[in-house]
Amino acid sequence: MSRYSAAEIERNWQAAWDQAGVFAAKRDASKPKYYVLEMFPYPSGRIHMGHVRNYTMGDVIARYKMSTGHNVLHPMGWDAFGMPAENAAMASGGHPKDWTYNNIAVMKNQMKPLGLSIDWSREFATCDPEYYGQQQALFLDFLDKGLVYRKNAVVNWDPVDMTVLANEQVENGRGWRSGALVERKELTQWFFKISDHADELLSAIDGLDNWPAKVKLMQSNWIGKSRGLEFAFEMKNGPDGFDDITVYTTRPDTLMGASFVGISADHALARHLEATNSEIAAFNKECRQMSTSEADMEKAEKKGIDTGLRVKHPLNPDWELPVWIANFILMDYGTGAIFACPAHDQRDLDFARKYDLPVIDTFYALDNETPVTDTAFVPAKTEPVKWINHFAGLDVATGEEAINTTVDFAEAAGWGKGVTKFRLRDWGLSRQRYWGCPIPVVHCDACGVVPEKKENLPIALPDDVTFDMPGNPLDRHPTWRDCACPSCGAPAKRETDTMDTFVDSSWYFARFTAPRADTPTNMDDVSYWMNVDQYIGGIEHAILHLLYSRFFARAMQITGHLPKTAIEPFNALFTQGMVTHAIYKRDGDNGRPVYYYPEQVELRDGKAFLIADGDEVDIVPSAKMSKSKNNVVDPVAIIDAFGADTARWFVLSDSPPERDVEWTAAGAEAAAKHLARVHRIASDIAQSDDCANEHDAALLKDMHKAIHDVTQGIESFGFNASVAKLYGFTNTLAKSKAGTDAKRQAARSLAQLMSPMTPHLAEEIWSHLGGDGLIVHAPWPKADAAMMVDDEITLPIQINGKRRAEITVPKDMSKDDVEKIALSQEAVIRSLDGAVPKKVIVVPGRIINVVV
RNA sequence: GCCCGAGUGGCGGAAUGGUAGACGCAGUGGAUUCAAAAUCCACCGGUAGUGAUACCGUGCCGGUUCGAGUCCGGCUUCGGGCACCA
Repeated sequence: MSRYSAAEIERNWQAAWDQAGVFAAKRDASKPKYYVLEMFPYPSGRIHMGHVRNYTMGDVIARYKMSTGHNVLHPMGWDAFGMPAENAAMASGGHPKDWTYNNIAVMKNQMKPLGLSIDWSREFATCDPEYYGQQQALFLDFLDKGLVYRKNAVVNWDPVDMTVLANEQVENGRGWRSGALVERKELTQWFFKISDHADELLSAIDGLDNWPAKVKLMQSNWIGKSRGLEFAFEMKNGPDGFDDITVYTTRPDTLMGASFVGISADHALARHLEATNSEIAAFNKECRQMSTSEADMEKAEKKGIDTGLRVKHPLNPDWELPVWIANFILMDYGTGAIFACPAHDQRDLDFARKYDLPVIDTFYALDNETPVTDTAFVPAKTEPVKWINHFAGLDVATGEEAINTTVDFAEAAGWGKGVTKFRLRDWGLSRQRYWGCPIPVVHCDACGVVPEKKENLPIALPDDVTFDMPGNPLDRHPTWRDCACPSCGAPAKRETDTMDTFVDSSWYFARFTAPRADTPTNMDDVSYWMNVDQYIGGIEHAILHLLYSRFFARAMQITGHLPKTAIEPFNALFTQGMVTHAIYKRDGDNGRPVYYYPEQVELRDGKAFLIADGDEVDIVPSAKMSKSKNNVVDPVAIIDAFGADTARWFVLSDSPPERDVEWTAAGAEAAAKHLARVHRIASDIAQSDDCANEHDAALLKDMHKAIHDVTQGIESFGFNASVAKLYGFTNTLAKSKAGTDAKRQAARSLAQLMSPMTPHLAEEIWSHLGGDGLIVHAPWPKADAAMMVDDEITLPIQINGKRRAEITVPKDMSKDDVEKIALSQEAVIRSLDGAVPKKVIVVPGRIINVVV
């Protein structure tokens, strides 16, 4: 073995793996299967360190599972539809298709040198007609089973560009390109009936044992099952046809604190009133000019308008409440109408104070009967409170108890009914854009909306489109829309909306099991490979992507594309953190910051200086890597300088995988130095010839401990812990005076333990130390528990919880003996200073605490 | 605004309720060298002290416990999501 040359070693071993076809996955009934999947990338143009980290983690799992006798599937593809391709076409000409496929080619070239154990023969992009044609087939089957329907929904409309805007394209209520005030526009759109499955999607979360608790909690809250009361307020002076207003509330127990009834600007009553009342019309118009995003709506100033209408309180016909239209009430949730209880809801209170509406306390804290002034009293529903004048006779009760009592009371009295509702809304999939999967339906004057015939799939996107005009190019294409009605054969028009890109990513994991099948899935393959045993991706996908995929698995099962066993497609989920890097900046002349690249900057004593002029620049530590901030570290440069193993080793070390990791140049150099050291140590061992001796046993004991600890680290996604153990074991091996045979054995184990992380270096060492075949085929080493036992242990001694001494005793010494020895320690006697121990706590194998 | 996380030395971080700071980086001192690079060895939270040692210390305030970075309550800062970014 010569000097460590990463480039040479990596080239050679990648060729060896290719030649042996190590990573091509085939069904094999003789082995347990294991499906590892990292969330596939959007082809933005270049890979970044976040990708390297994500795929390296998946690769560690994949390679580890291979060596523990599993038949591993580890595929890769491209989430290739979406807005950036169209934006690029608008900004700099060109075609979204060319832009996308070029990016894929570049990124694949950047990924290949990483030496990932990917079965590239299964690669596809979601913009391949072969893929989205099968997606269209799925859509037709969903339509057939009633899982898709059409209804009206609002979109952000840019009245100047005459185009639909995504939420991220709305800045402060204005279109990002035109700057025009955004309007809401109602369009007929396609929806998946995910709400039909809300209850089941919620209850099934319990069974997701290997998902992070936080993700399960987020999904539960998102689905938002609530039990509440639906009832009507009788109108006193309502217009014709509006005899009452039906409201839904999750806090019916606060009905005696009702201050006013609020309705959405899109409520039927509000729409009726605007025809004859110009003030209301103006207010409703203003409400409809807000962006559709919930965050924007919630952050907007709370406003309302009194309709002049009055309703009767259901428990007291003499009690009148005003009806207001308010901009914070959503038409999509409940009935689009609420009653407000300002004393126990901060938003209602702010609104009541602004418009001088009554604030009526309905309960007090047990120890404080101060009426609410400007902070609403909102205790946890599980906290007992004292009720004031409760109509069902409650005195002290929790919110939960009061809600149930009230629902029962209202049902018995006949003026309301208990209703279970979900926050989860149906999934709108229509997009008025070109670069997506066309929705395969036809609009016929005679037959209405008609599904396309499956034999006509794929309905492919036309290539001859331009992006020099706003709006959807499919809409203005001269011929693409024209077709024959699949039902009557008369001339008809295609649907020009395409699908939400979340549809593409909601079933790609199933397609990987048979990527070239002429149906969406192949039952034999999908039954063998599903579920995904380990799914890895960013926490930003905790809700939408993962919930939609769970819904799709159910819908695909209903339509016969997935077996029942795959209804929860991801057995285990891991969410990894981002890769961050310091930002170097200065305030520019115009007040805007100027950003510098890491290579423009020299670091000294924790300060940064611009190389060009030697003056200091500001450092912003740990910022998310972003092109506009010039703090993106290109993995290609790192691989060129140090090799793939170094990049892989670095992204796995230091930070726990679920947390963000800070990329530092010094850290990368340190990783490279360590790998060179391992290579040097292995070379020395390969050339040594020392006899077996009394140091062998200690080395082998450490080897077994290392095997145990590193294995546990990998199994528990504690890759940083595994790396730390490998550093420790490397140091032990370097210093050991054991004989050559023991050292060779230890070094081969070291290579194996490193092989999931730095596979090229591991193969190199393995081949030089007499390893059998490729290390990628070698069975994972087993730790021998008998070899790891320590005879003695060191116990700290605390006095009143403060560490004062320690003792080393035989592992299995009795508690009494341990106590005796501890109390006789000189340091203990000195610390006690004559005081008599009240109690001595001996936790075997852990600690001794003397209480005085 | 609402939902979900995270906060520990100069830095990244470790720690089944049981010795806070493993391991790594940076730094300091030394060995080797004509010299340097590379490598190897030692030290490395703060304050006081020659030292043994003592006190302080895991974002802030409070609580539970023999014992809290870890559990509970309240805050604060930062990050993720909020349904058309992916």
